[in-house]
Amino acid sequence: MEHRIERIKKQLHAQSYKLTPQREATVRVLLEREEDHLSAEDIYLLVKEKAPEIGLATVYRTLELLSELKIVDKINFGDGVSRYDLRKEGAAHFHHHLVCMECGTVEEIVEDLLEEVELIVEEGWGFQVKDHRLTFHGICRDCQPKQD
Amino acid sequence: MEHRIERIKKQLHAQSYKLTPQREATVRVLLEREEDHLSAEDIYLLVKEKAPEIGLATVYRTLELLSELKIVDKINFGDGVSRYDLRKEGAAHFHHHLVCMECGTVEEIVEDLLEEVELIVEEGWGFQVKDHRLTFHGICRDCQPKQD
DNA sequence: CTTATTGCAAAGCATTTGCATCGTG
DNA sequence: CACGATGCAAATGCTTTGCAATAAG
Repeated sequence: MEHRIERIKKQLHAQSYKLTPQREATVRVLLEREEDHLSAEDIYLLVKEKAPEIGLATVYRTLELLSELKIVDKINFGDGVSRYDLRKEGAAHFHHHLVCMECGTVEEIVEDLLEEVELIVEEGWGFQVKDHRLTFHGICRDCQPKQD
Repeated sequence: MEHRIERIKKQLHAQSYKLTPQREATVRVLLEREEDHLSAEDIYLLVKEKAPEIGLATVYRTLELLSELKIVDKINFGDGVSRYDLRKEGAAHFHHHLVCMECGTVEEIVEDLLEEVELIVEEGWGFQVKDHRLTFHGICRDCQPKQD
C-alpha cells in the first residue's frame, strides 16, 4: 500500500504535479476500496472522513488528473454517473466487468481474454487497438438460483 | 425501410404504445442515419426538419421508449453524451465499436467475435451473459499514416 | 371518448469553472 | 517565494419532469 502510494507520488512528480494531502487522501480511498466502482460523490464522502475540508471539485480535479496519468480508468455503466477504477499494477490493458442485471453487483475480470479478438480486429479492420472496454450484462452466480 | 417501420409499429402496438407522427419521424431519422451514432440533440435537430413542432423532451421520451423495447441501444463513448444506435435486424447481441482516438470516427463491427469469450465467462465465472458492450479505442486505418 | 402523448418551461443532477486564497516544493 | 492547488459558489450542459393542452386508437 505505502509502496503503491510512493509509486504514484513518483508518477506525479515526473510530470511536476504535487502530491497534496487531498490527492493522497483520494488515492488512499481508491486503494482501500479497490474492488469497488465508486462514483466521484462516493469518493468525496469517503475522503471527507480523512480530510473533512476537502471540496468536491478537488476530488473531480484529482480524478481527472489520475485519469490522464492512466492511474485510474473512468467507466460508465449506463446510469448517469462516472465511476473510477484503479488500474491493476502493471496491467497492459483495462480489465473487464460483469454487471449483474439483478442485484447490480460489478465483478472484475483481470484476465485478458481479448488477445485473439484484437488480432482479428487489427487484421480484418486495419484498426490499431490501443485499449478496450468490455462489459458483460447478465445474471451473476448468486442471483441465478433466484431465477426460476 | 417501410418494412422496418411497420415492424416497429407492431412492436409498439404489442405493448399498447401508439406510433405518433413524432415517434415515426424519430424512427425515420434513426433508420436514415443508421451508420451514425447520434446524440439526442443531433436527433432532435434532424427530426425538426421533418416535424418542426417537435420538442426535445419528446425525442428523449421516444428514445427511452425505443431503448426499453430494445429497438435502439444507448451507448456512451466517454464524452458526457448518450448516443443512440439502432439494433441490427435480428441481431442477438449488440454490435461492437471501434473509436478512433485521432479523428473520433466510430466504426461498427457486426460480427459477434465474443462467442468464445462468453463461454469462458459463463463457465469460469458462473455468470449468465445476456448482453455485452465492447469498444476498442485506437487508431483507424485512415489515421495510421498520419502517425509519427 | 378515453387515455396516452406532446410541448413548454422549470427542475434536477453530475460535472466544470472562476477566482481569491493557501501551501507545497 | 512563485506558482500550482484548493474551496466555495456559481455556471454549465445533458436529461427529466410537471402540467395543461392535444390527438391517437
